[in-house]
Parts: sequence; structure tokens; C-alpha cells
Amino acid sequence: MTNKENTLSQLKEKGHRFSVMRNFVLDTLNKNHEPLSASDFQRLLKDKKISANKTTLYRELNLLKKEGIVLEIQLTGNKRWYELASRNHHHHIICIKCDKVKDFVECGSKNIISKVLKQTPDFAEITNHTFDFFGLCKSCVKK
Amino acid sequence: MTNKENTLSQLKEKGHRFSVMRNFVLDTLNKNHEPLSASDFQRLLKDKKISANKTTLYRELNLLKKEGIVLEIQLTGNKRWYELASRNHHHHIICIKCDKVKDFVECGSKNIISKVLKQTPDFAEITNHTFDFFGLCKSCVKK
DNA sequence: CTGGTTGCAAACGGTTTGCAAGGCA
DNA sequence: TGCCTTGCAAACCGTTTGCAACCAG
Repeated sequence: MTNKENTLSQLKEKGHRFSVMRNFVLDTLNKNHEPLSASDFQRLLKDKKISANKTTLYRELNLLKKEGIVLEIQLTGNKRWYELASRNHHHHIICIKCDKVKDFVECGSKNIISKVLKQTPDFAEITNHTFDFFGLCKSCVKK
Repeated sequence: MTNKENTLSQLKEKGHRFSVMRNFVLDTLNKNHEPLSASDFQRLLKDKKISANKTTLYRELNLLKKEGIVLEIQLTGNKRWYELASRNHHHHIICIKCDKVKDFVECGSKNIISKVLKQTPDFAEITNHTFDFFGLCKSCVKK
């Protein structure tokens, strides 16, 4: 059973159904190992000639987020990216010109968290962190 | 000469003028050593009984950004924070309930950058990075 | 007087909501 | 048949823009 089929049946047990959008989003996330934004999904939907309303896409992304299947991440400005929650802990590098996102695994933040809490006595607990890099990808540098 | 006066005269040399909003924003940023969002500024304007349109505030923040006096940072969701560019390199911890932001100086990212580039051959250069922590501040934990 | 600064209303872009229609189990 | 899913239009929220009036230098 593939990862996607696994997730679909997991959702069915919770009373959710099969749908074209659900299948598409899970399929896409399993095949692309980089975070995708709503506009990425819309472009891919168009490529696959799947006609769908953006509302349906946003609702699906929120449902998958609520069910803990995808994580929503905030990288730049005013859009959000989505990736499978099952992926290992990692971080991102984003091109500031074309918004391309790649992953990297190095983090090394574990031993920093206790230092952070010592420096910020107002805070009680840390739930997550970002450690994202911004720069220029090679194709944007050429331009 | 205070930091604010310094910046104001620096701006005058570039043809910009004194204005209530400019004075307020610079004053506020110099007095608050945490990043502030547009809504923070609007609240503080109200507190000081300074009547001003939000457009004016956004325009001022963008002008100061353009002049390299403030940095715009993206922490969560759909709003932006501003802080003086002259401050030392540092990072942030944000309360996920009340959006309160505090700084911390520990970074330790320098030796990580080369590792990041090695892992992501698509990228040519890194211009900046985020290293922000999300959690609960003590007053939100109590609630 | 000149051109930087302001307020207002409207637009913008990504995202969400209400509601009625559609369709999977 | 029940209720999950969909499409449409409109709302939403932070931010930006056009334009005419204002005012610091």
C-alpha cells in the first residue's frame, strides 16, 4: 500500500471520503519532496487539466492540516506552503526571486533551545521553530 | 544627539522632511527593543491620541525600509514586523497565542550556512535567514 | 512655491465563509 | 438517504495605490 493509499484509508476511517481533490493533493505531496503553496497546487491542477475551484483546494489543505497529515509553513510574505507532516525534521532554503523552495536537514538547534529559554524568561515553552534560509537560486543569479 | 534625531537628520539630507508619523515611528522603534507590527503601531498611535491614517503608517514603514533604517521581518501568518536595522544580529521568540515577540542573540548559524549550501546545489548564495522560535509566553500558559 | 506627506476610498492578493447543489458510501 | 464535498459569490484582513489636498522647508 502506498503512502497516499494509506492516508486515504486512514481518512475514510474518520468518516471522510474519496475525492478528486483529496487524491490530487496527497498524490502531489507524496511525489514532490518540497513544500508547495496553494498557487503551486493550482498550477499543477491546471497542468493535469483538473478543473477545480480554489475554495475546494483551500478547504482540502485545511482538512489535511486539521487531521495532522500536512504541516502549514510560513516562509515569506503573504503565502503559505504545505508539506507532509510525516517527513523528517528539516528546514528550507527559499529563492527570494522565484520562491523556489528546497529542503535541508541540518538543524543543530536542540542545544540552542535551552539557551533561548534562559535568555527569554517571559516564555514558558517552545513548541516549534523556523530555521530557513533566503537567497538566490542558480537560475535566478544568471538573470 | 539621540538615535532618533540622528536618523531624522540623515533623512533630511536625502530630501525627506519632518513629520509627526516619521517622528512617532522612529521614537517608538528606538524605545521598544522588540519588533513591532503595523497593528502594534496603530495601537500605540491610539494610546498617544495621535490621529493618523493606516495608509500613512504603511507608507512611512515602507519609506524607512527603503532607506535601510528598518528591517521588515516575517514571523507568522499574514502580518509583518519592523525593527531598527541598526540593531545587532539576533532572532526572535514569538508567543503563538498573543503574538508577543522577544529577542534573543544566540544564533550559531555561521558554521551551518556552508553545510546548507552543500546540501542544496540549486542555490548560489544565501542573503539572510530566519531562526525564530514559537511557543507560549508565561501569561498565556496560565490561561 | 515646490515637492514631500497625508487622508480617503478603492483595489489588491491570498484566504475564508455562507449557502445551496452535487455526489460518495 | 445522510452528510461529506463542491462551486460560486461575497467577505475578510493586511497591505498598496490613485488622487487631490495639505504643509514643511
